[in-house]
Amino acid sequence: MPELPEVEIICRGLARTVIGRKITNVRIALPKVINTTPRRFRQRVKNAIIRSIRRRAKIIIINLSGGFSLGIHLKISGQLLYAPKQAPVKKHTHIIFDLNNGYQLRFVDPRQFGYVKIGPTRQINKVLGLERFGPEPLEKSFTRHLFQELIERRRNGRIKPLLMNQGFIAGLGNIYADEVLFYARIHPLRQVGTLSRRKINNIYTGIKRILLKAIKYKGTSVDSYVEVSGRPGNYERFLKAYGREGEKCLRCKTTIKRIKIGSRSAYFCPSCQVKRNHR
DNA sequence: TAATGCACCTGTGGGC
DNA sequence: TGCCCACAGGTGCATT
Repeated sequence: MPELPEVEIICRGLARTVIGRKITNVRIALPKVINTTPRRFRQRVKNAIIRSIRRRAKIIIINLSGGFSLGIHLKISGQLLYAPKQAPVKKHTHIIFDLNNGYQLRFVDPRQFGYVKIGPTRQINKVLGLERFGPEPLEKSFTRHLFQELIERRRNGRIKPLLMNQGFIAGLGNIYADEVLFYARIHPLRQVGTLSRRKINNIYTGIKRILLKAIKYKGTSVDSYVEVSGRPGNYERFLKAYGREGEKCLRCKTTIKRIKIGSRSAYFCPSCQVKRNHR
C-alpha cells in the first residue's frame, strides 16, 4: 500500500521520465476511476504536455499544459507504471496515457479504490480536497513544537488512528504508523491525552527517521507497490513491527502481537509497547 | 463535535 | 482439486 515514502518515490520516478512529454492519446477502460466523463477527460488531457509533478499527502499531482492538472490516489493496490507501448498490459489497467516517445503511463488498480481526477490547475487543491490535509511531516515547517501543539489539541482518542488521520498529519498509513509507535515504544491504543512530552518527542523523531529511511530504500513493497519502472521497494527488511505477528521482537525477543483497531491490524510488541493510560 | 465503524473491491490463502 | 469464506487496507460517509 503506497504511503508517503512510496508515493514520493513514484513522483521522483515520474519526474525523471515523463516531464516534458506530450500525451498523444488516452484510453479509459474503467470510467468510475475518473471524476468526469471519459470524453471530457480525453479532451482535457489529449495533446497536453506534462509540466511538473508534485506530491501532497499520498496524492500525486501532475500539472499539464492547457490549464488542467491530474490528481492520482493509489489507495491500497494502485500502481502507476511507465512502460514501452509494446510491453504486455497487466490485468486491471484502467487508464493508459500514450506519450510522444513510444512509452505509456498506465494506471493499474485491482481493487479499484484509487482514482485519477482532473480539474483546472487553479482549482486543483479544491478538487482534490488538499486543504483538509495536515502538515507534511518531512517539510521544515513540521517542527517538534508544531507537533507538540497539534497533539495537545487532541486530548481524546487513541494514538494509532490519530497518526493515520490525514487531517492530523499527511502521509502516514497503517505500516508506518505501526513502525513509528514501535520506535517510540507506545501501545497503539494509548490515549493521546496521556502522552508525556518525552513520548510525543519520540513519536516526532520516529516519524522523521522512519519516513526518511523508507524513502532512502525506495519504500515498502508488502502488497502491490512498485516504482514507476515496476521495481519493488527495499524497506520491508527494516520493518520491526508491521506484518511480524508471531515473530520475536528485535529489541526484547517477546512475541509480536496483532490486534484490530477499527477494521485495521495493528502490530506491536506487548513488552516494549505496554498499554498505559497515564503519563 | 469528535470518535468510531463500515462499505467500497478483488486477489489471496486457509479450511473443508 | 475446487469451492467458499474471511481477510487485507485508505478514505468517505454514516452512526454513535
